Order: sequence, then C-alpha cells, then structure tokens
Amino acid sequence: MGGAAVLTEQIDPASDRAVYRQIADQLREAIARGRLQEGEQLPSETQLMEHYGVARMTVRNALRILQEEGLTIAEHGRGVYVRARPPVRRLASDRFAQRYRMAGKAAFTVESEQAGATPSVDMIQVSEARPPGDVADRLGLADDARTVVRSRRYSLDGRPVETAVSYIPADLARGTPIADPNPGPGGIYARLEESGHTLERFTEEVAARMPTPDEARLLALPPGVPVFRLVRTAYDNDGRAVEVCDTIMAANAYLLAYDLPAR
Amino acid sequence: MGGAAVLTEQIDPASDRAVYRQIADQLREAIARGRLQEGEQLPSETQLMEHYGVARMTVRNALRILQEEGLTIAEHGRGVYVRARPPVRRLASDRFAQRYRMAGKAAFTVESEQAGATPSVDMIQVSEARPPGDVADRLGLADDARTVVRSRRYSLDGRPVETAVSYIPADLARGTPIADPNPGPGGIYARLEESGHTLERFTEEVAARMPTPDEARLLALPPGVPVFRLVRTAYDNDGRAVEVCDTIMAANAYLLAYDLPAR
DNA sequence: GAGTGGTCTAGACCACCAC
DNA sequence: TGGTGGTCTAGACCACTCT
Repeated sequence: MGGAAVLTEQIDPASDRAVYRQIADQLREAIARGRLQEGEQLPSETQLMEHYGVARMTVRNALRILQEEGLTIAEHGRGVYVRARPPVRRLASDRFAQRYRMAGKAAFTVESEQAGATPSVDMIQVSEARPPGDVADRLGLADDARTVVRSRRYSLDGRPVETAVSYIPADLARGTPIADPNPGPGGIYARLEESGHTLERFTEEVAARMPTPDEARLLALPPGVPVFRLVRTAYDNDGRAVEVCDTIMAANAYLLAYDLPAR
Repeated sequence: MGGAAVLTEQIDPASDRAVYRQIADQLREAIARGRLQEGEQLPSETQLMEHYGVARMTVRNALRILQEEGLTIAEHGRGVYVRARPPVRRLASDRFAQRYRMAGKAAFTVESEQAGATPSVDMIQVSEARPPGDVADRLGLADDARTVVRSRRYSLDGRPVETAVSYIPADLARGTPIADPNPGPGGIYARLEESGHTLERFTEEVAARMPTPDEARLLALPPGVPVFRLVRTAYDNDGRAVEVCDTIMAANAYLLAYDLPAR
C-alpha cells in the first residue's frame, strides 16, 4: 500500500500543460505541503494509472520528473518514496586551521567528530605520475613534472560522501611518509609542515554539476543529486603551491561555509 | 543531418547492461572523445532506431540519460545537440572589498565588467515583510520582526544567471534609499556604510541541488543543470548582521573562489 | 504468489523547425 | 513539406521485494 490518500485531484485534459507534468505537479505539491512525508511511499504506478486514467508511460514520465528533481527515490520491487535527506555536514572555513593539525588530526576526522559521525577512508591509492595540465598550472610546475598522487574515498557512518585526489610535487613528497598510503598523524599537511613548508593559506574553487556515471557509482548517488567539485590549493609561507586537492562531494551531504573579510 | 558518422558500434544483446544504457554509454563516449563536438548535432532518433534496431522509447531513454547528465540539449523540431558550455564567471572572495564600493559600483557590476560582459537587472521588487525563520535567526531578530525585502534577477548579456533576495532589518532601511527600487551608486552596501554601518565581514553558505520548476523557469535552465544556493550574511563593525542575501545561481555559469587563511 | 518498478516494443498524433 | 523531437497509448516480459 502506498500513499493513495493523496490521490484527490484530477487532470485537466483541456490544459496546455502535458498530462504527465500535471501529475508531477500534483505529487510535488503533496510533498511540499507535507501530505506526503519524508520516507513515505507514493501511490504505486498501478494506482496512479487507475486514478488518473492514463497509460503507464505517462505515469512513469511524471515519476521520472520528481526523481530528476531529487524529490523521490524509486526502489525496485518496493515502491517510490519521498527522499529522506541525509544529514548535512557543514564545512567551516577554518577547517584547515593549524590548531587542528597540531592535535594530530586530519581535516576530515576533525569535521566528522564535530558532526558526531564515524569517519572512514577506503580505496586509498598512492602513485607517482604527471598531473593534469590545470593541476600543473596551479602547482607552478612544468607540464612534464611529476607529482605524488594520493587518491581516496571518504565515508561517514559507512556512507560514501566524497572522493579526493591530491597532487604533491614529487620533490616534496618522494621518500617521505607523504608517499606512503598512511602518512601518519595529522595527515600530509602535518608532514609538509614538519619538512619546513609551513602552510600559510589555501584557495578553494567550487563548482557544481551532475555526476558522471563513475562518480555516481563511487558515491552511491541516487538520481537527481549533483556533486560539488572543489579544487583546493595549499600554499606554504614562501608562497609556493605545495598541494592541489581535487575533490568530488555529494552535494546533498555538504554545506560549505566561508568567511570573507570586507576590507 | 545529424552526426550519424559516430554510429559505428553495436549493442551487445547478451550484456547485463540495459540496451538504452549501452546506447547512452556509446554516445557519451563519443562526446568525451570529441567525435561529437560541442554544439554538434547527435544522430536523430530515427537514425538511432535504425542503426541499433530498437524501438523509439529505447532510444529516447538513452537520450534522456545524457540530458540528465547535462551533456546534451534537445531542441524541439531541430535535433539533439552536444551542449555548449556557457562562459563561466569566477566569483573571487574579494568581490565585496570596500575599494570596489568606493568606486560607486555594486558587486555584480564589478564582477561583470571584469568578465567583459554586459550586466543587467530586472524583476526588481522591494517590499517590507517578516523574513523566513532562518533569515531572522541570521539577522538576530525576533521572529515577528520586519525587514525590507529586495528581490531581483541578474543577467549577463541578456542571459539570466542569478536571482537574489536581500533582507535588511527595517530599522536600518526604512525611509532610506535602501527601501527604494534604485538604491543609488554602490548599491545598498554603500548606503549602509554611509549610515554608519561600516561592513566588516561576510559569511557565505553554499549548497547545490537541482532547481525547482520555478527556479528553472526564472533562470531559463536547461535540464541537467543544478543551482547553487548561496546565503550571504553581512556584518558591520559592531558585529551586527545588517543584511542576509539569499541567492540562487545557475551552477553552469559560476565558479566560486575563496581564500582561506591557515592560521 | 502478488505486487512493485525496470525494460522494451509498435504503433499514433502532435508541435516545432527549416527548406 | 519533410524531418525533428514531445506526448501518449496498450500491451509484453522481466527482476526484485515481501509474505
């Protein structure tokens, strides 16, 4: 049994608006007004067909729209449900402050503990390779320079939320714990500082788009959820770029917070 | 005539992967490899049906996937095209610096001129009303306090890119140019500073999601393009929140850049 | 086994666009 | 006028979930 109680209105066949859009409008309205609650099941396709007197494809087109908007999630063999919003992590702009690194904690650990969730990391891969052109530019390296490439996936309470690929110039990383899968307490930023590259500032560039199929798979993204692409560059106290981190984040799991001085 | 030259591969009927996904994969691959260039027309539905030997709905399902991913755009009566990416505006974190306001320019004007585009503003509405609860919280106001509400839509070279709604506590705005549709040179921030509220810092909170139908209409968003929701709070030199600005931005038109100190 | 959504077929008529 | 995509019908078979 689905939420058939919401099936009250009918279609206006004289309307210019396509039938499947009218059905989507009515269901969207029911969700917005709370007549369909988070996690609640929508009427089944069969119920919708019978109520509106339309073919199955028309119903499916309506349901597809809601799914594209990120409002619902279809579960094969079970039904269509109002999507429950995952807990959102708020990333504060001081999350790379030195005081956190001093405590021997990596940024992701700090953020997760503040949010009361259990962090985990998997799919760790470390290699040495030529970086993409835009990364080489950000690092101020020649196109054929080599970098240590660290990629990994972060999860919260077992749910994947973000993938990240870091590029560190090979002359800074080669032969140090930075080139090990486990770089030790405080992460690679702590190692960079120990080797004299005190971190002075970061820049972040934030974009948003729909995920590629690979990204959707790695982050277990349901349809209708975009991703943030966040590219962070770390600079040391000589003004040298010492790391570029290219991150893909499930946009429904993050709120990015920044402080801007006005002067 | 569409880009029928890309129709080389066939479907593997023995594969577990659905036929429409295989077709989508092949077309996506052609786009990624540049065999289908930006702005180029894809093979028509008829051509795809004949080449793969499938029904029209199967072809349309494949094309819908690409559209959801933001890769293509269908134009009724013309064809399906590889989406051309609009020029991206990079928003730097110093865009509210006082030196720009001193020159009598509003932030959007400054950004646009840097990008070499012609800015315009329409749908300007100014009213006085109770703000939403989260806005009242950010402004440190009681729930029943009143604010001047300024909403508008920004366009670049005639293309809408962003809508914004500003909330200013009524005691700061009432009876000043801030409550006029045209607040004068430098915008409302200049007016606030003239009345003694020197701006000290801003906070921005950035989220991304798929647009509502209203947002898609106002921003003329094609399918598969998410929006940024950016909520900015302005604080004066007494630490008082003097404005909250709630902005919806076409995510394919913006790149947000921030500086983070490492201290 | 009954009910759900996922995939696919084979048609139909329509609205829009370019020639 | 012919080709394009947009909408809709009426079926079919399948995979998955729950009981």
